[in-house]
Amino acid sequence: MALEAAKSQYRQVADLLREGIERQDYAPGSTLPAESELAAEYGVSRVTINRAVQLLRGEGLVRVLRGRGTVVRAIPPIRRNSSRRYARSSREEDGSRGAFDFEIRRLGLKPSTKLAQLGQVAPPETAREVLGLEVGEMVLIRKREMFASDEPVLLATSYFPWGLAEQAGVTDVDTGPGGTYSRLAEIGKGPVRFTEDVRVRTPSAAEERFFALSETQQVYEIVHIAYLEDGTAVEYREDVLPTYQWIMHFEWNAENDSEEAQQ
Amino acid sequence: MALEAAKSQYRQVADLLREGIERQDYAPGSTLPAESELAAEYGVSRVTINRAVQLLRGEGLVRVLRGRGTVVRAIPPIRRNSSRRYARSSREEDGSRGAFDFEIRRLGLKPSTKLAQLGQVAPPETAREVLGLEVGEMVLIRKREMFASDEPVLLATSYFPWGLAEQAGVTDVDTGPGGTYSRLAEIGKGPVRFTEDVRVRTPSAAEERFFALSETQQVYEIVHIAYLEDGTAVEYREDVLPTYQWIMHFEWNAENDSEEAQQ
DNA sequence: TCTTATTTGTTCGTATGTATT
DNA sequence: GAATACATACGAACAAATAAG
Repeated sequence: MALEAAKSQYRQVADLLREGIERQDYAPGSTLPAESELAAEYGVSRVTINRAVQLLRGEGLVRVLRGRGTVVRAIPPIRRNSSRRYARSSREEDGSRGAFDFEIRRLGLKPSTKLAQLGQVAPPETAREVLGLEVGEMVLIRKREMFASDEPVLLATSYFPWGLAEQAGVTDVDTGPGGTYSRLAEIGKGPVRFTEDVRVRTPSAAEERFFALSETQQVYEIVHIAYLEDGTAVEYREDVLPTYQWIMHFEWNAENDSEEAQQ
Repeated sequence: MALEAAKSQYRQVADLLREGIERQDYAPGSTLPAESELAAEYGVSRVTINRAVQLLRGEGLVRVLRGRGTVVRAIPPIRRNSSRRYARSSREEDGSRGAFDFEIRRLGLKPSTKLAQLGQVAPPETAREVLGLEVGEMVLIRKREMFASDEPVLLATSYFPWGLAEQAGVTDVDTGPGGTYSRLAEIGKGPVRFTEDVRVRTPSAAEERFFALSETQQVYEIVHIAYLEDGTAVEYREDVLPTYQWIMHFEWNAENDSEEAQQ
């Protein structure tokens, strides 16, 4: 298998493997040949193969399991419609338990959620300010790990003012049909306006483990804030999602000239 | 300089360099010590140093110039307010030539734009479908390279139906105050609704060169579509932006239940 | 549980190539 | 052309995680 010049060898190997995956020579879920075998096949050193595989990892095409091998990823990109996922119809459809459930089911995948933390805590500084709370006031924290057909796809950490959460009855494990926003709406505190800040960064150590990412992969960090009519924030949330797994979709109207710029 | 176990050496070196940059020991715009020097300092091989620097590259903290050295980046993250940047007030403020101008000036940086392509072409398939054109119908393509204080920050490729572009008088190099959307508005074709699809991918070879990226860095690809009241699309645009340089901001209202889901 | 084979992760020394000054 | 600095590649070795027995 002769490699040409012009491009570095590890890049050429990455290109070949990528094509193989796209052509389904290496089917989703299957294991690539061992690095030593690939090295022999392409006539390069194993270090070069390893570097090529790192590239594919960074692109999210494979997941590497030390001691076992390199596996081709199976889950297709998930489309997140930010502008619509909080609409009541999306959240309550089919008895879904909120926006995420709806989103994953729509793709024919099995959504599941693990509640990693639920309780009363002091909020982080940024959340406290956004929620308009005094120093010392407590919040409800809800931290969830979310899966699509058992693949980890989303980490969500929500903060609600404690008093509001109690009043709405969302301090419980199960928030009922339509999720928290439906409970808030029932007490006249349904959010009507949302903002999201999207940035991309390298994962923390904990996120690397949870998503089985390499340090060359990146994650979206989305700060989601829900507002009432009067401008009060009722939820501060941080979502973390691997970039290779998600497409973000937004929609909005052009009539925003009159409102003050929230910078 | 003793490195501990537990974490790999190249990661520890990356951590130390990252701290040095954050602490401004290595100031923005300055050059890091040569890899051979760092290798001597930390008591590791140059290959290990090189690998650490690759990580920093991937995070966008440094830009590497072969033969010259490794330079600390200077431009801070730019915040793109998608929901407001197309408002007339944002585009026409201070005689700006559109949303990008406004955005960069606001940060105290110098915006500049180079028109890379302007003319009549056959549209790519996706653009043709979105714009509702027959096969064979032509479009105006406008490809722009955009800079903040001479750093490349954005590649934008727009497609407009040719007839519309002529009518609005935007086939020219200069589209006048407020940019294209202001000209469209003048003929009663001002867009009132926008969608953006945001995804993250590895850069193409051309994008790598333009932005001086390594292959471990990633870019946002944003597909922006502008609609009229009646649902007709008047612009199909693809923006490409390095992820480390931008934060995306979106805002929207919750009243979208009644509209049909555009999937 | 221990052992062994397999597979990926990391590191080194060394060498050569390429771009810049 | 010479010196400098980063990019790539190899062979070898050992570490760490997993699987099979």
